Amino acid sequence: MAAIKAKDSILDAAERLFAQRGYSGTSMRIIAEEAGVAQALIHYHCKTKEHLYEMIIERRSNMINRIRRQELKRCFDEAKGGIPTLEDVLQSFVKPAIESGRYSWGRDFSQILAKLAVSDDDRSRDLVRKYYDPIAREYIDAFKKVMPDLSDPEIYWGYLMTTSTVVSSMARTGRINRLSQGLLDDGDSEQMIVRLIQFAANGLRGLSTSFKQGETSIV
Amino acid sequence: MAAIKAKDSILDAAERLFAQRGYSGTSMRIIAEEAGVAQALIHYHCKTKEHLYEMIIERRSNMINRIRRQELKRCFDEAKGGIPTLEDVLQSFVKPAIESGRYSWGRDFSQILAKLAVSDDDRSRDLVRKYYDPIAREYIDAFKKVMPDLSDPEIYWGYLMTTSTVVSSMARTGRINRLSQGLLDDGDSEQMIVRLIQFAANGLRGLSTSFKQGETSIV
DNA sequence: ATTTCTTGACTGATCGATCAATCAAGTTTT
DNA sequence: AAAACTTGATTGATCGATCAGTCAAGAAAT
Repeated sequence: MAAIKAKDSILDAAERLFAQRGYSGTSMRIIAEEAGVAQALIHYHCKTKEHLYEMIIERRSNMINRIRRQELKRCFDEAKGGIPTLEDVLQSFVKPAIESGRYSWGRDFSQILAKLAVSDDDRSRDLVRKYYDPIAREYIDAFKKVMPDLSDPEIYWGYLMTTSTVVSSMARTGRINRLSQGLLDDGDSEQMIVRLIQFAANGLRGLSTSFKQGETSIV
Repeated sequence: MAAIKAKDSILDAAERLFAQRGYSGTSMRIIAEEAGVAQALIHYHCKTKEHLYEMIIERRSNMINRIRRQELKRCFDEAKGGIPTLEDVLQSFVKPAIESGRYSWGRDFSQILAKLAVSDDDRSRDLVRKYYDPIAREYIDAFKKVMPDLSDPEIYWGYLMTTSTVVSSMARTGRINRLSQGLLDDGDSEQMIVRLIQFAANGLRGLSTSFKQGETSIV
């Protein structure tokens, strides 16, 4: 069996530590210690701390978004009439992300991604733009096709509220376990996928101005 | 006019900096510099960095959750039949949070809160439990009253997905501005409130097992 | 076949800068 | 005078980054 390359063990240790302690809270020193290599080796392979961080985002976002693209294409190809259901499109978006949480790297990366998604410093914004704006545009297009009744503003707001819900849920803080006193478990990926699709699908359809809605008071 | 107390200018500067750079990324030195006081004064008033952080969470969460409680009570008191609409309950939850974004402290605090909500280190978990679990339980009770058809799991998942959406949207990263190429603006609080209530209300109602739903494939 | 050269991987030691926290001493307020 | 407030100076620890140098392995030259 092949020995784990030093570079991989650096990325793995960094992913785990960035997830637990955040970017600034993680030192190059402790990454090296956890990876079992000299600190200087990290700079040799990954240049700077900032670039190491980007390498971690790049590695996992590519993995997950590749599957999303493949599943999105598949549900359009297999749809009779060429237009899949909203639920099918949402499943191609939600399932690859949530199911990564079956692995420890998936739960670690979800922590990193969740913080990234709500941060608006330059580093975070640049990374989101580079690794997540392209897939966002593809899903916005898909949303327009499966929900032709929705206006552009409704589509954009709908997509962003959907990703917010999915990404926050991925983070798995254990809060639902605590609030439900053990009745529910945010480690249950199957249930999470079903709930997210159901919530988002009905939330999205409800954005339509022609949708029969409850009386929302003027705000 | 009363001079701004040193303690307040410390809290204000810390809030701004923690929002921009995160907890670990913010030094006591720069907080002191921004507040225009000596570094030792922060330790005099706020003891440790960790306690300073908690003081900031405490100050704003109390402000916002006090209004939420008041508005929640009001919409139950004013409802004919004693049961308000789901939209009214959601408005009491969403509006105080989003409208704080009209002030710069509100946008700063939202950044802090959004990161707090998705973090699962000890510090973050303790703060969420202390300052946000109580209000969560109150809204879960209210949800049960206005949606008697929903089971407990549906209520818990529904509440958590709703807060996820609201808190992430509060963060205002400007992503919707970028993706929509300037068509939309996440600084538009009125629009954000309306969209959030609409999305969450229909998402929540859609969680009911008796709700007529689209065909969700087995996952 | 042996020596010489080149390269990628890796290390220990160390740089100046910055970190949170503490202290004694001084000023202002009550 | 007593209490509350504020300061500059300083602590030891830790930060990201850089350095010269080691080591094994493969290519090129003899």
